[in-house]
Amino acid sequence: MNIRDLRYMLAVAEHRHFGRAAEACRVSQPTLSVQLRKLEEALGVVLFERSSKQVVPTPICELLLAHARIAVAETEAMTALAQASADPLRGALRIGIIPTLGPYLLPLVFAPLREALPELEIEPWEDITATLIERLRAHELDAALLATEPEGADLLSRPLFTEPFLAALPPDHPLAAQDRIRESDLVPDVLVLADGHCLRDQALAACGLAGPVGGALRASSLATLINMVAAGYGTTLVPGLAAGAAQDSGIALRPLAARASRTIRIVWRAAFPRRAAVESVARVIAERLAPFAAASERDIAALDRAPAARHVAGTR
Amino acid sequence: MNIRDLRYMLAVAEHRHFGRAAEACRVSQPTLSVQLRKLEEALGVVLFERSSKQVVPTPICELLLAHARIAVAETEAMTALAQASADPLRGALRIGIIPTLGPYLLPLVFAPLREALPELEIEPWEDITATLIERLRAHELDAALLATEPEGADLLSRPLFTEPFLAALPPDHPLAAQDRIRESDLVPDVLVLADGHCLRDQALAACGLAGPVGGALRASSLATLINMVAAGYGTTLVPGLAAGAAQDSGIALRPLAARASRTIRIVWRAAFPRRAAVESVARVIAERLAPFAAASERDIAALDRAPAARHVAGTR
DNA sequence: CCGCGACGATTGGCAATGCCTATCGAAGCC
DNA sequence: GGCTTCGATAGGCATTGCCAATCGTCGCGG
Repeated sequence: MNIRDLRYMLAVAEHRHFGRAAEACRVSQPTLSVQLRKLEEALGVVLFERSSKQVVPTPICELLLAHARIAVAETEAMTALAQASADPLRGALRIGIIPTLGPYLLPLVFAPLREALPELEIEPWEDITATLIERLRAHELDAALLATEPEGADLLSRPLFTEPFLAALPPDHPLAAQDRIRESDLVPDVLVLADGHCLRDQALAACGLAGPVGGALRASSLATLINMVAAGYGTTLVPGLAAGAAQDSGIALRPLAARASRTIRIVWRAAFPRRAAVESVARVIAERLAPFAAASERDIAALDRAPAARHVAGTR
Repeated sequence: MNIRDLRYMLAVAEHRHFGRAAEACRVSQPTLSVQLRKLEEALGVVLFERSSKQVVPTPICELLLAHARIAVAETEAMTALAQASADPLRGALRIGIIPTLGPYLLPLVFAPLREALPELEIEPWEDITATLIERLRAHELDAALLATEPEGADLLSRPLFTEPFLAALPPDHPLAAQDRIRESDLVPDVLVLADGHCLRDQALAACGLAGPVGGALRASSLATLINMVAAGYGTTLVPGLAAGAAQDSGIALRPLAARASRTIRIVWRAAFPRRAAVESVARVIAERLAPFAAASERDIAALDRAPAARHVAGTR
């Protein structure tokens, strides 16, 4: 059974006239005649009593019409719904983001995203890398912003920007007197995040530490970590975008000798159909972060006096 | 859009596997693949995210599925409804019947009709000929039992049986002494029904009266007429089937010299699709009335001692 | 009585659709 | 590296859907 035939049936019932019904359906009268006969044969029921005077729906037809109307209305609702959401740059896009990035990146990119993609409703979801990838694969997220490259052919990614790590020191720390810090100097009292945070692994790697470190502290967030450093419990590495927040806590920030950094990537399922949406988001973020990347290259030595993040945040 | 495609869509959503969905739909997997792609193109929306691992409906697909389910269910309801009522010998059949026939015929044929056509729900409607024909043409009746042949090519009819008219006399009427009454003898004090009853016209014609008769009485029903005769107000003609009721009123019935009679016909619209139902009803009535017709031919002279209607009513 | 207009049914031809089998291509698994 | 699984693709064929033209019937008006 074809929805088209139901439309024909409804038209004939409404107009009680094959010719006018055909016109309303934008087909020729014979077409409608034939199709209606086929429908009658398919249903095994005479739908209309034709005489030279009039075309009258049979009682059973009246019953069927009610169902036909609903069926047609539902399919029309489907096309309307589909049409309204055909634009991939429209509708919800669930984006995962790691906790050491979200609080510092989102304030920067939310407004530009809204401006560039007004129909796209971005729903951020903050969690650690492993969980985000899991949710991505489970179709609970559409994309994720990570600092690592994902494994597996089912996920694709592209880099968005690179942010340097900075040494974060209590202002009265002996190393705070240096303009540039050697990563290995941080080892004795470096504080790191809890397991699962990619920043933890990357910070340890930057310092040349492979296994677990001595300190018992496992901070659950970068904000906690920064406050611990400010309180003089040790040193740590913070990503460039968090520099502003770190400085507000009264911490000394210094560039690193080896210029350790992390690259933020956007990740999505290879089969995700709204790739256009992901790529648009990626482009907006990359463009928004471009001045910061340039600045961090140029002014990295002067970062503690004019932090890049601050500088960028002031740019409009 | 084809309902079949919606079924494919529902199957894939349910099985999350093209092969199994195709199997469930009794088509090959490529067919389902192609049709689904076409549906996606028609809607302008990706319905399923395919990867080597899994087939997952997109969010918009989930919305569409709800509508698709309703549409499919409605069309299924249509086929079920049609199938249930495909049998023309099933369902309601609205039959008009003239008032001078209904009360006497229906008791005879109701049981046989119910036995022969158990699925047919006969809805009798009693009214005068003109009104019945009007309602028939307006599709408010499906058939009618009349004593006249209808005019117009849009109506068809077939005769069911013929019933003789009998002279109805008060027992003490002078004519009651005769075995057989000449119609013209009834003229002086014949009573007739009100305008619109075909029996009125036929009784007048039988007596050789063309225009209006002298008596002011215009009985509104045959029962009234019979009671008037029983009360000695005059004579009349009654149709054979009413003979039993007439005799119960203590009236003398006599056959007529010219054997005036009326032929009961069943009438229906030429375009009426359930002709089979009408013809079945016609056959059952004709068969049920056959013994009466035979009896009236044979025993018409003895009718006042063993009334044909009584005789028939006792036959089983 | 005949021609005419209205209207649904029928016909014949053509393009589009729907389905099949066979095959491909990518991914995962011994 | 071969094997399996699974969705996509290709080619061929029957069916379907549509149209223009025509038919058949009915009712109307001259």
